[in-house]
Amino acid sequence: MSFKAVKGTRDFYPEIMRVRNYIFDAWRRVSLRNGFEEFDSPIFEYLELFTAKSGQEIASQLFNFTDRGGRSLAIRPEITPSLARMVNAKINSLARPIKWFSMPRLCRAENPQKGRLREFFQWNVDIIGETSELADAECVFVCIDALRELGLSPGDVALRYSSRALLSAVLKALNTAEDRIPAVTAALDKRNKVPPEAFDAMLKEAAGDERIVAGVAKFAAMEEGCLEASKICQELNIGQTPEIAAACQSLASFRAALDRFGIGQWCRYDAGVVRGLAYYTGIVYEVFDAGQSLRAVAGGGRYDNLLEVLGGPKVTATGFGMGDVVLGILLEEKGKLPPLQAQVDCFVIDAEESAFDAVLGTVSRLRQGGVSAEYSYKRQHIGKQLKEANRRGARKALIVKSAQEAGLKDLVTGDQADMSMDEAVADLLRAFGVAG
RNA sequence: GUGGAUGUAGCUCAGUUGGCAGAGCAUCGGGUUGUGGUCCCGAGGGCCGCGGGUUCAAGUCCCGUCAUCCACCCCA
Repeated sequence: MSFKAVKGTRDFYPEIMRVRNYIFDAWRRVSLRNGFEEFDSPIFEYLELFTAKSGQEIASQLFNFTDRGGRSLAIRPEITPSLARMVNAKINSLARPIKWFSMPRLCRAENPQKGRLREFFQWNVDIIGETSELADAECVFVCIDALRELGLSPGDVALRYSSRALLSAVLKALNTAEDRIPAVTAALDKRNKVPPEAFDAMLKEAAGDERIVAGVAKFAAMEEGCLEASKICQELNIGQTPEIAAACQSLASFRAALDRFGIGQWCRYDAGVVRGLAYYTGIVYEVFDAGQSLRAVAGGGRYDNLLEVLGGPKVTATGFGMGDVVLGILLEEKGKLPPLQAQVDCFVIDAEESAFDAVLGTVSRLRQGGVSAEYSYKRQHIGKQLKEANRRGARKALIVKSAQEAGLKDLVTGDQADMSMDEAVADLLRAFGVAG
C-alpha cells in the first residue's frame, strides 16, 4: 500500500520549503516595516462564521465537518471572518487604527488548476477602524512594497483598481432594478476576460433595459481622468446624486495618495475590476501579471460592513490578500527567485583519523557560538571530506590537524591558511557567530 | 459538476509493423594513493497507474477504471 498527497495539496520538500520561506520572510519583513502586527486564528471555525458572511452556498466550496459534539465546523477558506471575529471580541480595548497581518494556511474544496490549489497560504494585510482613503492607499503600498521586495517591477505586474461605491451609485442613478445588479456586476467583471462582443452580449442579457446597457457600457469605457461626477452624469445622461459625487471624491483622494506614496506607475484605474460579489463596499483592486496569463496575484479592497454583519459594531475596514501559489509561479517564470541552496558556515574535517578526537569538540564550540557547523560521519580521506563539504554548501572548511593545529580553507576562493585551533575558531566565530 | 490531454526508474523522457524494459540527470559505492567543484569506473533502483480483453507473445492494440495536469463553472 502506498500513499499519495491528497488532490490539490503540496509536499514541501526542503528545496521547495526554501522558496516558501523566502516568500514568507519577505511578507513578514514588509509587514513589520509598514507598521503591521502579526496575528493568527484557529484553522477551523464554526461553519456559520463563513455562511453568515458569504451565504449558504459557500458551504459546498469549503471543507466542513461535524465534530463529536454535533457542531458544524469548517476549515477556514479565508481568514478575514476570523479577523473580524477576533477584533469584534475586543473592539472596545483595541487602539485604532488596528493594523494587523497574517499568513494563514487556507483550504477550499475546489478543483485544482494552474495557480489554484485546495490548500494554500495567503498573506493578509488589513487596517480596521480607519475610514480615510489613506488606509486603502497604504494597504496598496504594502502590497507593492512586497512585490518590489521580491524583485518585481511595474513591467512585471500591475495593480488595477476601481470603486464598488461608484459602480453602485451609477447603477442606482440609472434606475437599475435591485435584482439585476448582481448580474450586471458579474458582466462587468468579465470585461477584461472575454472578447468585446461577448461582453456586450453578457451586459445586454444582464441589464435587459437598453438605456442601462448603454449607460454601463459608457461608464465602463471611461478613463480615470474623466471620473468627475459632473462628467459622468453628463456622459450617461443621468441626474447628479450625492452618492456619485462622494464616490468620485473618494476615488480622487485614493489616487492622490497613491501618487504621493510614489507608486502611481504601478497602479491604474479599470472599471472592469469588481472583485466578484463579495463584501466590498468601496475601493477594490487586483494585481495581475503584465501578460495577464495567470490568475490574480493579489486582491483586496474596503469592506465597511463585515464587522457589523458578524455581530459587531459598525467599524470600517480595508485590506488585501496575496496567495503563495500564483506568486510562486510568477516569480519562477520571471526568474526572480534567487539561488536558494542549503548552506553551512563551516565543515570541520580531520586531517587524519587520529585528529578526529578534536573534531566533535570544535563542532560543539562553533555551534554554541552561533556558527552552523557540520562534519562527516565517516572517517575518510581529506579529499572525500572536502567533497562532502562542497556538496553540503559549506563556505569554510576547518581542517583539524591536531588538538592545537588547524588549517582554515575558504571554499569559495580556495585560499587556505595554517593557524592554531584557537585562532581558527575565533576567526569563524567572528565571521559567522551571533556576536560577530 | 463539465470537457480535453497525459500516465514507463526519484526527475526529464526514449522505446520501431506487438518479440528479453532503456538513456541522461539524481542517489549510493569505488578510483584519480592524504586538499573540494572536473573526470573515470561501478551499483542499486521498474507490477510500464490499475483491472479486464485480443494474441503463441502486450509498455505497444481494444474496453473500463483511477490519478495527474490544463480549461470551463466558481473564485472569498
